[in-house]
Amino acid sequence: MEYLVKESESGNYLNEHGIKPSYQRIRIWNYLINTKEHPSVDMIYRSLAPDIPTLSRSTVYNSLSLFVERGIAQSILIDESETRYDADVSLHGHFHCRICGRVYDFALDSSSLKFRLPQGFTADSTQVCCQGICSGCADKKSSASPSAAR
Amino acid sequence: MEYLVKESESGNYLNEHGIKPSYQRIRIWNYLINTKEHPSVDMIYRSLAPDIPTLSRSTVYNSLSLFVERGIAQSILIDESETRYDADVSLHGHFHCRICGRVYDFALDSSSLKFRLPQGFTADSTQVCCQGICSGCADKKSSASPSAAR
DNA sequence: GTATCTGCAAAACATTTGCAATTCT
DNA sequence: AGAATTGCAAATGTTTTGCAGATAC
Repeated sequence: MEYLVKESESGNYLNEHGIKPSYQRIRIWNYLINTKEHPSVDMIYRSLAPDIPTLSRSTVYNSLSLFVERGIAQSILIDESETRYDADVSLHGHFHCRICGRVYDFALDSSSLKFRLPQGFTADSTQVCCQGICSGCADKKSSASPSAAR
Repeated sequence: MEYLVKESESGNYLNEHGIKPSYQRIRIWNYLINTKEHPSVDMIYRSLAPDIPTLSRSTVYNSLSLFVERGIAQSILIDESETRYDADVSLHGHFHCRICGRVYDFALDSSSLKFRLPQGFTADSTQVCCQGICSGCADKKSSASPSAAR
């Protein structure tokens, strides 16, 4: 994988958020920011384990929980079977493709959400999740059986 | 619990959606539509089991999966630990209270969601989930320690 | 009587926890 | 040395699966 962010920068970033930048945490953090796949604990573990043979899943769980706690990542509710994570904590929507399973981001500014919570309710986080079929999978479907009305 | 919907009506409703209305399915369905608590499998099981001693969790899982498959219920992604279900499949938002754990509905018409998916993406379902503190818990907090700035 | 549905037990996963070994300063 | 972090193994909790018995038509 091509790294877009240097490890030293990640170390500083973690430090700034009160997280001691251990080797494992830096690697996990870098994986999270350099991928757009909104990975699960297991995806991260399986990607890094060949390279860090002693890595354990607990460490991945611990690190991600810490990132969420310090507000530099969010856990996203999109997959019923396992929790997935996102280093982008700004307001944006998620689209989960029912065919390929990929999770895509889409723009979502506060003016596009015009609902009102009941009186006295205060929200600290809002997630918008769509389920459907992504453009890539829609293309494959139509080219595989151009005339079939599936 | 006070039943708001008759069992015979539920049986017809299930039938209309291609679900054979067994005794267990009717009871599970009635529980789901007569409660506003967005229950989990376990909440349903524990509520019905005293009354239907032979009921098993598998049956609750099976029935709910069937309801979702036939489009008369939806599983809602709000709780990280267990899946919760809702018999209201119309567009509406969910609010999950971090303190009491209750899930509330709130109105959400299509005009209040003004975002655009990427080109070629089609969504068949959209969920809006907020996390925060409900009015009841906010009241308790402020009355318990009126001057404390927690 | 046959097909479907149910219930139990076991299996399969995801996640958490306790603790000992390791690492960092 | 002392504090924090890591890794393993066991525990926990949710969900799925296989199958035998029960039920419905």
